[in-house]
Amino acid sequence: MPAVSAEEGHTAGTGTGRRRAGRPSAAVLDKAGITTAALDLVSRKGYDGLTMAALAKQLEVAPSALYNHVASKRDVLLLVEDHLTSLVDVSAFGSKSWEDAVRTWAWSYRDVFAEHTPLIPVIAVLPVTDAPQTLAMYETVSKGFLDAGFPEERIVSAIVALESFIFGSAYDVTAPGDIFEPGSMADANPHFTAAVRSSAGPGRPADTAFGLGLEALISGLGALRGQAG
Amino acid sequence: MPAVSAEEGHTAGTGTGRRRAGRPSAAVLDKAGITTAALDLVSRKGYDGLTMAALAKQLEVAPSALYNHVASKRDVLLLVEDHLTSLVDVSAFGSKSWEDAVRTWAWSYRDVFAEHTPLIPVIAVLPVTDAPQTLAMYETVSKGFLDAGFPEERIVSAIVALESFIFGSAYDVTAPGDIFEPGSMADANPHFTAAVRSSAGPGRPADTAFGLGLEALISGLGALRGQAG
DNA sequence: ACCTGAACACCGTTCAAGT
DNA sequence: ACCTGAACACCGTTCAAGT
Repeated sequence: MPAVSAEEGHTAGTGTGRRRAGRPSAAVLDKAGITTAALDLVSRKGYDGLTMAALAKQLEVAPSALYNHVASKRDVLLLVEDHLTSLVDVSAFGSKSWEDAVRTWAWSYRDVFAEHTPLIPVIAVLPVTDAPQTLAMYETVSKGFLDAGFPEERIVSAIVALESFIFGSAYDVTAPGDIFEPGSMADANPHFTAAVRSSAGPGRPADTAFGLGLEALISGLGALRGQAG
Repeated sequence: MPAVSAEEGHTAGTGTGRRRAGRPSAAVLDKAGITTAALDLVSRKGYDGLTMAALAKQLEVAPSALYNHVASKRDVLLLVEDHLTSLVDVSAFGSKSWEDAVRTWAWSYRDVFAEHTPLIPVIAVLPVTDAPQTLAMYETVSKGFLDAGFPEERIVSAIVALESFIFGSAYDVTAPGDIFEPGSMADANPHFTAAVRSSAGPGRPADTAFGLGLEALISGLGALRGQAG
């Protein structure tokens, strides 16, 4: 795979005129360029702005040209997802304690995907075979669990449980601050209303809930270390 | 709000001919009928089949007629979501131990939304004010936590943490069975591959992971009971 | 093999006209 | 107030034609 950046792709037709029909002497598109352009588009316009037409425009090709490199829009989302996974911090596995490594990884993972929640429905059903960076992350995490004394046959379940919590929590970050404000329904729901009113603390509510759940998972799952399956 | 069922709505024009333009003597649509029709459509065709055009057809109206009752398709999804929440089993709060009540509620909640994962992105950002049944569920759960000695100011965070785990886990149920099969990448990722190969157990993998994470959360969060904030 | 350009079968939503 | 019908501004995707 040649290292063609979106920038190069963007300025491939260095001149002014448009490309005429027919196969160009050198391919103007490749997966790496499509990925970079998609990421750039998302950062500027959000996921609503990520359409095949807009992506093609950014790359200065016709929309149909994209289908020589990806089979569908979902394929584009998978390329983006796999790139983002490479940004997740797994460095603490192997250098810190298991608890600290899971903490660092989980917070980083949540932060990355909180900015990209529209990918979550895609990730959840994504076979890892199609996502090499994602697979690499699982490899590092699995080794960290194994080295910490985690029973091998429970590792996948533990990772899935943590990931489920992480993805669900990523949505919370995007929720409006007053999502739990009962408004006119307060009188009919007194216990919940009191709980909401008393729950104000320092920091973002999404961070408080994530920290609470993550520490519970770390201590609960951590208890499995050194046990047989 | 009159109790017009979708059935009645469906057969409102009992005769054969189509309705002519102009306001009908009695309204043929209302929110309850739209909700029932949407649920019926989803159960027959899935969420891909839930379009404003298909919904209108089911109700025997023009698509634009729907906009007299909902502001957007998102509004339709909120109506569906609030109905589904009323199906979640909260009955164990008040009759069983806190642990058993959370277990019953969480499994039921996950099972309901595993069949409706396209709603999850909508739910996560949904202000409770617009969803009375959802608010009623939170009221019951909050009272259960309070009665079990949970500190009031931690209740919302604990519920959010549990919900995040539940929503993330609902996606897992829909994932293909071989989602973690490393395929040709197995050799480059030996620890993860070994973990996947050894993880086969009885029951669905999604259920194993959900059970593992839920028990960790229950014991971790349960430790907060009787403490000050 | 890998582009362009035209076309297809949809979407959600708006709005004037009608009763 | 609440329906119809026509229109608008999009979507993702396919495919023949071109080099």
